[in-house]
Amino acid sequence: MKRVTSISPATLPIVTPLGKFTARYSEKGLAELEFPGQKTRVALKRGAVERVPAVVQRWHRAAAAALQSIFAGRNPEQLPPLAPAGTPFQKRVWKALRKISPGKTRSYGAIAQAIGKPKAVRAVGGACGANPIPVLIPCHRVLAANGKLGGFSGGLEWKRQLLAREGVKI
DNA sequence: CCCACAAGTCGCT
DNA sequence: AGCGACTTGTGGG
Repeated sequence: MKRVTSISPATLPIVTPLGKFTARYSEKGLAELEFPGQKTRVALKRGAVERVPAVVQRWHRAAAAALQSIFAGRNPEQLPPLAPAGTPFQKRVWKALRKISPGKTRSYGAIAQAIGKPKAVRAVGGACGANPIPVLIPCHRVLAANGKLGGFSGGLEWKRQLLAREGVKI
């Protein structure tokens, strides 16, 4: 997956009970969300949050609230606009993922069928791995057909934890 | 353009 | 449980 590293208007932290996430916003909305403990995080200087555009601050509040909701196992009432960069195929997959509500799971094969490419099962896995906005785009709710976890780019522990918070037993 | 790989799945042993 | 065949999108050479 090739992605252009453009200058984002804002990179902001989201502090949660599970750690400090990092959100990156483009002009169009939330572009990336990083799990706590990633090396690429950017330290913010004091007062930096106040200098980002008002619209981004609004998105950021929505993103933070949405994260909290999901960690509590609930469906977020409101989401910021999601603007992940990806290929057309990946975007189709990500769109399909968003239809899985908290506490539910789907198989990679089911997602492949949902986007009209029933044989592209493996490619769906690839697209999940390339998901720039984990949690909000719930790639953690996709399991292998045999009910096992499959993989997770943020580490399988995260996948387990997220599912547990939604009341899913493996 | 060709090649290797991947967060899969199914069938067979 | 293990193994191979099959498949498709993606990135590197």
